[in-house]
Amino acid sequence: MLTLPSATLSAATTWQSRRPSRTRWQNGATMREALTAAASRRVTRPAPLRQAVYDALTELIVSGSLKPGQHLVEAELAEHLGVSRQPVREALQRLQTAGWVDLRPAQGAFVHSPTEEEAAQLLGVRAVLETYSAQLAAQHAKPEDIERLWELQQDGVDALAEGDVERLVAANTALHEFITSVADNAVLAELISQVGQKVRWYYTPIAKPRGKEAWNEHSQLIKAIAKGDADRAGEVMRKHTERTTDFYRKQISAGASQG
Amino acid sequence: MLTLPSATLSAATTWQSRRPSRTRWQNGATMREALTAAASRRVTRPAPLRQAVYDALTELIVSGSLKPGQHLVEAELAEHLGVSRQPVREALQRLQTAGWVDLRPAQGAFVHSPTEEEAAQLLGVRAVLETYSAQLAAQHAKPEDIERLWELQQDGVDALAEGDVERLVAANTALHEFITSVADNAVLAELISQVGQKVRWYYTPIAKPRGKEAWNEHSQLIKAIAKGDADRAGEVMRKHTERTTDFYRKQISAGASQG
DNA sequence: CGATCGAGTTCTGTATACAGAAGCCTGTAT
DNA sequence: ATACAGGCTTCTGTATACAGAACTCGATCG
Repeated sequence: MLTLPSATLSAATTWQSRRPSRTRWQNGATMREALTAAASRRVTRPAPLRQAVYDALTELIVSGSLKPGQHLVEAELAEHLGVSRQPVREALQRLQTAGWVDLRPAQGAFVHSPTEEEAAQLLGVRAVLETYSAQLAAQHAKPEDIERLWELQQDGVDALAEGDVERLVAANTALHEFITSVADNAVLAELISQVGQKVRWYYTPIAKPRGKEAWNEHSQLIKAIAKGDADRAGEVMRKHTERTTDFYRKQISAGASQG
Repeated sequence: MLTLPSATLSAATTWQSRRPSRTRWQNGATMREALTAAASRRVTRPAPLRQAVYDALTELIVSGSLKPGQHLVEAELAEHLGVSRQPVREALQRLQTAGWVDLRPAQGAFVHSPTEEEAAQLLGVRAVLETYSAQLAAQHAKPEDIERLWELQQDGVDALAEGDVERLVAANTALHEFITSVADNAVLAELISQVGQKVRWYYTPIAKPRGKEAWNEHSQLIKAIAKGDADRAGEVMRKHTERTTDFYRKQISAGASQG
């Protein structure tokens, strides 16, 4: 049985009351208030299985345990994960909408096989989304945001110096994600997250991360954001993502066999 | 019982064999080839209920029959649609990922209530996506595409002259969608579709469509695309969507009561 | 020897059943 | 009269059962 990452329930699992409830706290604020406030943070969440299954399958796909084109048999997944077919099916529905699997009627789920064309399109879309993200970030950034950006930048530079590839990739992701969070646009953040995860899925196995040059570009980007120069921030980010795109494409055309 | 738009199965329902099948058509191309090719387009598709339910619920939400914040009781929906709870649940999963409903654990599905902030963010994201779409369209457009664009433009101008609001909105959508199809980026098209549908859902009930000015801008846009001038096409589209954004915002701040 | 047909198997699609949680209502005490 | 407590009802979450479609494999016929 595989372990379900039930801890990964994510913040999306809001847990609030259906209605304001009859008992009105507005006027008659009695005792038990502090107690209720303390206990309101339930320790044991019901943890919907479908969410855990969704996370588990996404992880299995991204990590490559489930290969593109592979047929996902519901009963098999259910047994491996120790649940019934029902939560598995619900997770598969979401995976389809998110683009991780293809659901063929009466045949079941298959891990999505991205074509090179689709991968190229993903990079293009990511570029415009990231550009917009940088522009918004430049408009909304506060001093403490800039501070944090430089910290993340330093993390990346350190990882680069130490040759720690895994940490380097993590630092890069963290920096871009923080810029997106500074941009303060939830719709944009959601799309970037979707697209970015797919890009990493497709390119991480066949391309190594960029090096010093990329982090110099990050540095310029942060400076532009710090100045509140949205145009320049967007332009720097646009070139940055374009260079990353070229970098990936070159490695692909050069042949993926350079482990 | 509500009618299920089962005809709306969409092209996404690919229907091909799980594996290349043992019978290899590569070498031994025998008879029955033409026959098979003709019969391959099955007339009677199984029509997965979940898809029909998904389409039906989306329609109900977009049309306003199901109001934002409304609690969707599975058993109720199932009975109305004449199916069991299972397909309903699967459809709800997809609706959640697409952002149409919020799923609260142990409480069920609620029609998503977009905030004004979210609506504004949608407009911003749509602007950058449409801009990119216009740029790509300018790069990829063929002569026959330009021809078709002018036809669609004429449709809109005619509808405007006749004061046919419904046809005007349809023409506008058709023009933008065709530009996206010319852009030839499936990933982009998918995102624009998602965002666009949400924008229409939010703004159509409270804002009237733009008039002559918008179609003049369309005309400029088509000219730029015809010349293959990606920069100008993008710039025109960017201003076009920004003006639409302003147009919507003004009507909202002016108060929605201007039937 | 190869293609076709048909029975058996596997898997999906859908329906139904059951357990547990959340909300609602009534009764009771202060 | 108000607040709390308990039982009752409703709904979700999950599991199981069953029908039908698709695939597999072997037998038969050309």
